[in-house]
Amino acid sequence: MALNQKLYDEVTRIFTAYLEKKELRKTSERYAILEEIYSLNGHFDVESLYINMKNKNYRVSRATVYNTLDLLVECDLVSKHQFGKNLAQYEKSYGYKQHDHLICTDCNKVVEFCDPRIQNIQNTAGELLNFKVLHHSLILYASCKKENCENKK
Amino acid sequence: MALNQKLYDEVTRIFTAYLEKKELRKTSERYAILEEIYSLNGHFDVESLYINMKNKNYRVSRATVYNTLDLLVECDLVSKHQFGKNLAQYEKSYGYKQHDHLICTDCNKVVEFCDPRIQNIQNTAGELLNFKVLHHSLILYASCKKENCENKK
DNA sequence: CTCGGTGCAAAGCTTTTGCATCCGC
DNA sequence: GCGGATGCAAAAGCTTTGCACCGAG
Repeated sequence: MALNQKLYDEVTRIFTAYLEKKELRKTSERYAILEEIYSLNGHFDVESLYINMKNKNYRVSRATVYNTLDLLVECDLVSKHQFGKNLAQYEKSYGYKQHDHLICTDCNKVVEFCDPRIQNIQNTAGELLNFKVLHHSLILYASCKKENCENKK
Repeated sequence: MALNQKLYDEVTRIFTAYLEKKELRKTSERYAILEEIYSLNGHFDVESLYINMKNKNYRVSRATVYNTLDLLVECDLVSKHQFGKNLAQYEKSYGYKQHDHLICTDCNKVVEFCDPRIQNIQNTAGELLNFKVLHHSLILYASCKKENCENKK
């Protein structure tokens, strides 16, 4: 597994600091899940992460996976997405540049893109409504014009 | 019930045209659900719409509500949202100006706001990635600075 | 030693599906 | 009358919960 050790050390440090601040226990399961997530690329759902770990003979339960994911989302090491379905998708977020998602309505493929202007919208709305915007979710639903997707919807 | 008759005539016309184009049947249930939705204000979920209609002695099933909502979303009379939970929220969309949502992380209150600049982002991303963007979902997660919300999370 | 965290399985909730019946066309 | 649409209930799928046991502090 091509695991960037420096990145893993950094996220581990952040997670540890978070657990200590919240006075939560540093269990081996929590670190195992964090490590597994940072060894994955792209989006994943709870079930595939769970199966993935089971296959590697980790002794974890779905309940712990859900619990730990909540913690990781809370400390910004993982982000959670609801791409229109009832299946939450997650992705590691530390060290990644801010990005949003475009979903192909033909084949459900997810494409990432960046646009700094979303920041302006976020700031304007926050000021106007007197809220402190913490994060956002922007999803564009689009159809590929060409046959560059499988159109297998 | 303060139902705007002119608006209802208009959406009925659109729905009928859609059903005819798709060669789907014009059942009384479909029109009853459309009427009920356009008599509601704000967001609603499937269960509350179903209960609402049951209380008015309509004979409808959840399955039909789900089926009809899909059709209404398809013809742009209703929009569907996934506000981070596993409960789809819907709202009537005809005659409404485009808007997005800000969700208070303290009390889960949903606030609507408009920002035309989102259009630019949509256009840019579409051109860049060579997709035809059909619609989007922008959600800002924010905490109210003051006590202007119940903080009851 | 304490009690928070875990594994496991059962329960909960939203959504989908199967099937007999109904009704638009 | 045919075949799509519906109602009902059962099933499916994701997530949460209850409980006994484990292990971090």
